[in-house]
Amino acid sequence: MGLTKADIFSKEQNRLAMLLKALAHPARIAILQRIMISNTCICGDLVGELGLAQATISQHLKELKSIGLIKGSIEGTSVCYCIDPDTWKVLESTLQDFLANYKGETVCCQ
Amino acid sequence: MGLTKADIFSKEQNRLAMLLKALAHPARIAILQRIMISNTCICGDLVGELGLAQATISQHLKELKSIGLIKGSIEGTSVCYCIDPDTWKVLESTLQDFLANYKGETVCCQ
DNA sequence: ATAATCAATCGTAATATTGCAATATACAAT
DNA sequence: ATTGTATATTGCAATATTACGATTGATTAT
Repeated sequence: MGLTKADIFSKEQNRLAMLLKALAHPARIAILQRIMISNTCICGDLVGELGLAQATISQHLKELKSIGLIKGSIEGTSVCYCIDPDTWKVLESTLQDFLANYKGETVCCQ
Repeated sequence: MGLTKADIFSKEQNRLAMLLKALAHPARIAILQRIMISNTCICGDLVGELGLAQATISQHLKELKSIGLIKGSIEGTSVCYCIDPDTWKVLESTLQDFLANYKGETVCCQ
């Protein structure tokens, strides 16, 4: 079908999956790294730096924005994007909780 | 196109994106949680617990297996899956490196 | 050997994603 | 008003994902 059966999973499982999906693309990884490192970001810079068309980058930015990972404000002619601290904290803690379930190597599957 | 331009990104960016993509589905989150908590896992159990068809779960397991997040060994009649410690460590450290780029709130986008 | 059980694979339908050209919108400078 | 400049949106083609019924191995029990 191609449509996830979201209703049979918990809210937390769906939320984490959606956040990870937003991260699960090299272009969006690169965009986020760029934003984090420069502590400020203008879309035009990315078009020059990544080898993607302006429309494509705008689309990736929109995706990151719609899940709440970044937020943007108009800065003169261009738009300034930066990490949304609140969602970022949720991401960090949800991921930490998820990873913490792993208790190290098991005896099975040796 | 629907095809990622993997060649214009770094190996690390592509690797992280692929790992996250493998995680970015509630069914696979649920499967991994189940494996981690029970410290052992048989596919049949999952078919009963999650509300998905056997073929679907088998497919998700294959995906997790192909990226190396889990590994399976035949255990009598059924197959026992567990976390692959090596890939899991890579995931944890890669994620940590990625998240560590965030230096906290910025002055822009107030 | 036959039947039963479990998991993998195949085939297919429905939907989602990725990427970009073309176009639209918004604002600044002339 | 017109021209740039910067970002967003639209529309589309190519490809990927999700889900499952049906079938196929592979192993165990009878």
